[in-house]
Formats: sequence, C-alpha cells, structure tokens
Amino acid sequence: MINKIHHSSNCADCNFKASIFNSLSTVELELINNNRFQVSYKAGEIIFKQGTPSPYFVCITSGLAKIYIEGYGKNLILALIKPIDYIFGPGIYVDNRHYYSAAAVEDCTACLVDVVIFKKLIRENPDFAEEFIRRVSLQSIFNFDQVISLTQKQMHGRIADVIFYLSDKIYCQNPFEMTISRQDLADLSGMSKESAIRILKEFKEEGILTTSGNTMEIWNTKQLRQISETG
Amino acid sequence: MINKIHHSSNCADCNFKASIFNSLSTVELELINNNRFQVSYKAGEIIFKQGTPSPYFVCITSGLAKIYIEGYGKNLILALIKPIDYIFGPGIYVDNRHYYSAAAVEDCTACLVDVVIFKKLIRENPDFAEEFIRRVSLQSIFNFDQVISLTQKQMHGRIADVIFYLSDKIYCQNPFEMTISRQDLADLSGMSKESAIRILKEFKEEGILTTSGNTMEIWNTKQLRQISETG
DNA sequence: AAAATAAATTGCTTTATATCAATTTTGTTT
DNA sequence: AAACAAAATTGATATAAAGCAATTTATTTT
Repeated sequence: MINKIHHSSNCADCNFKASIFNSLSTVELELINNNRFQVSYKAGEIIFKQGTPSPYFVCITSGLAKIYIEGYGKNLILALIKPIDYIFGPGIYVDNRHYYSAAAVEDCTACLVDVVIFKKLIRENPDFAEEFIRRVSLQSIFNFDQVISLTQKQMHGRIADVIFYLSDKIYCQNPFEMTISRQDLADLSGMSKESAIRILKEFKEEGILTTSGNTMEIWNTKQLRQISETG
Repeated sequence: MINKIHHSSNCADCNFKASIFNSLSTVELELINNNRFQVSYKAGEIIFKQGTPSPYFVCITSGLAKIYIEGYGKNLILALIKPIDYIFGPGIYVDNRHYYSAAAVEDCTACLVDVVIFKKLIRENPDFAEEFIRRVSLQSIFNFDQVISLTQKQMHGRIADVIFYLSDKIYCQNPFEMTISRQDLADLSGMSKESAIRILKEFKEEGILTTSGNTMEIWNTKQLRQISETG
C-alpha cells in the first residue's frame, strides 16, 4: 500500500515553490533532504488517523488530500491540501498526537519529514520559526472564517462558501473538475449529503452554476457571492 | 475610561503563575517590564475590536474577559480569558490586525506588552518560541473541540459542553457564580439566547443542576456528561 | 458485457431550532 | 422609593435542515 522511495529528488529542486522552506540554508535543506521519505497514496487511503502519534511533517507533492476531524458520527473537513502544501497539526508541540485525520482524495505523493528535525530547525533558525508561526496563524484565521460560516450561515451560504473555496483556493480555475465526492462537499459545509445535493440542484435551476459529469462551472459569480454574504 | 498605570509592580513578581514567561531570563523579563502598560476596564468595555491594528499582547491580570468573533448579526465567543492568561491573536504574524474582538465580562485589569518586544524575544529565545507555539497549538486544539461541538451536537449537548467549560476551566468550582449573561451563554454555544434559557430550564426541571440568583450548581455530573457525549 | 457495488439523486416526513411578541424579573438612575 | 432601562423568561408559530426510504446513475469487479 505504501510505496517508499528514498531521495528520489533533492529538496533544493523540489521546494522552489514551497515558501516555508525559503528561509532555510543549503545545509539545513540538506538535513531535511536526508531525513525524509517519499510515499504515495491511492485515492481514499488514509494518510494518518486522529489520535495516533505524529512523527512526521507531511508535505503533499502531488494530488489532493483532505484533513478532517472525526466527530460524532460524521466528519468535518477542515481543509483540502494540494501541492505544494503542508500538514502540520497542533499536536506536534503538545502531545505528539494527531488531532485530525488525513486521507488522499485523489492519488497523492507526499514527503514525510521527521518532526525532530523540523523542531530542531525551528529552534535554530528564527526566520524559519517565524514563517512557521505565520503559517499556523493563517490556518487559524482560515478556521475562524470557516467556523463563522458553519455556525452562522444557512445551508445556501455555506455551500456558496465551499464552492468559492474550491474554485478560488483549491482548483484555481473555473470551470473546474470536482474531484471530491458529494459526501466530502457535505463534510466541508457541515450538512447532510442530501442537503448539499439539493442546494446544488437549486443553484443549477437558478442558473448560478452548471455541472456536466464532474465538471462544475460558476456562471453567476455575483449572485453566488451575494448568497455567501447574506448567509 | 482607560486608566494607565506604569510599572505598578514588576514582571518578576507578577508572572510566577504565568508559565509562558518561565522560559525568559531576568534580563528578558526586565525588557518586558519596561515595555508594558497596566490598564483597567469596566465590565462591558471593549478591550480591542476585530479589524483594528494589534500593537499589544494582552495579559489579563484580574477579572474575566471574552474573545469573540463578530459574525453575521451575532457573535461567537471563542473563549473566556481569566488571570493569568494571554490573548494572542493570529494576526500578530500575518497583517498585525485583530481577527476577533475582546471585551471585559467582569471588571478587568490587564497588562499590555509591546508586540515588537514580544516578537524580538520569540526570535532570540527558542524556549520562549516553543512555549509560544505550544500555546497557540493548545488554543487550536480547543477550537477544534469547540467547532465539533458547535457543528455536530444539538443544543442540549452544546449547553452541557459550555457548562463543563465554565465549571472546570473558567470558574474552577461547583457551585460557581455565573458572571456571564445568558446572551454570552448563547454566544458560547452558538444558539439564540431564548434556546439557551429553555435548555437551562429543562436541566433544572430534570434535577441536573440548580440555579439561585447567579449561582449555578451541577447536581448530576454523570447525566450532564452523558448529554454532552450523546450530542 | 453482465453483475455487483458504491455513489448520487429525489420525495416525503419529522424534528430541531430560530424568530416574534408578550411578560416578568433584575438592576440602575434619579 | 419610584421610575426607568436592561436582561431574563415564557409561549406560540414558522422554517431550516436532518433522516429515511426508494430510485437512478456511475463505477468496479467478475
């Protein structure tokens, strides 16, 4: 299931897109390069489970993954992770446990970096530490927006928010190919999948968007934005 | 309204309870001591507003405060802050803006520490940086629990969660004196104040808790725990 | 290609929860 | 103490959203 390939490329090549490593020196990058695994996951496979130890910092290098909290009978997707992005859970500095699960939505490849090395670099390189804190902060801010959407907007507004998230932040195009399931859409917007499907149907009937197969296109961005804002 | 008292005591005395400053040297503490204001707020007064610049790290030294997101027509209280605890928003490392508001629930005193000094210490002292990251992480974990409670539990479970939060984490006693309003209770549990009041009434009728005046006492912890867990 | 499985869709029914309006209680000001 | 304002409480009503069951459409597997 897990196919380990050591050092298939080096970090200096790989990370030109990955701003969190920009603050590292060649020597520091080399240290990371020597302490990482490359792994691939098939769509649907679990990358790590909530509650388990967290020895690696996971970097998604291709495909699409989701991080989600397993709650009371259903899941809440906190975010989708695309290349080149990182999964750093809050447990790393608390009890070394994962506080959410991660799974591949599309086939994925990932680099796993030893958390001990990572923490060592945080201590030794203040620029890297600041960049890390900055990213944790950005994640917090995103979560704030999400929790307000989930707790204060009704279903139409929440689905609108998720569609913008997919179009603007994840697939970064319009039209885009929805590689996530309806259940995932529901888990992103905190509702039942039946409700998510119904809202989508209404949006189609009102000409706000179209779908054909897995491709979705937003037609009336303005109206969708208004639905997002009026809740 | 804001009564500034400089250096009424020194940080070395004050912070014996405040674990985040344990990792600082005498010299570093002195630096903080020389760059702080002491301020008092009356109950109801706003400490800072969401969207405004964030030049200070706020430490609550007496009283009780709340941090809350101003959402679509209503507020969501993220946490109550009691002495000695700190308010550090994610904006400090992003755009120096507050992403939530803070207000005094009871009369409060607070120390305001210059963010520039704070960030300087983060860069210079890896122990302090790690402790800071650890605290940000703990806050994230708390928010995860909260978002699951808010999005996946029904009203009874959410009120139960908030009552445990008040009893175990904030007032740290049972019975305890509720210094927060019913509206605050509602804003903590993501529902209307009418609903919050109704649930409380049901709990009283079932003998789970009693209230007299502002004093609340949990009588049947086991049953309340079960309500929390079954959602 | 057929069969089997999983995912998506739809309609119907129930329920959780908000909203509105009225009333009571509590706290504050004069 | 009286008058006022604010907060808490209660009941009645409307509605958003979940749950269930049945059906259709995709996707695997044989």
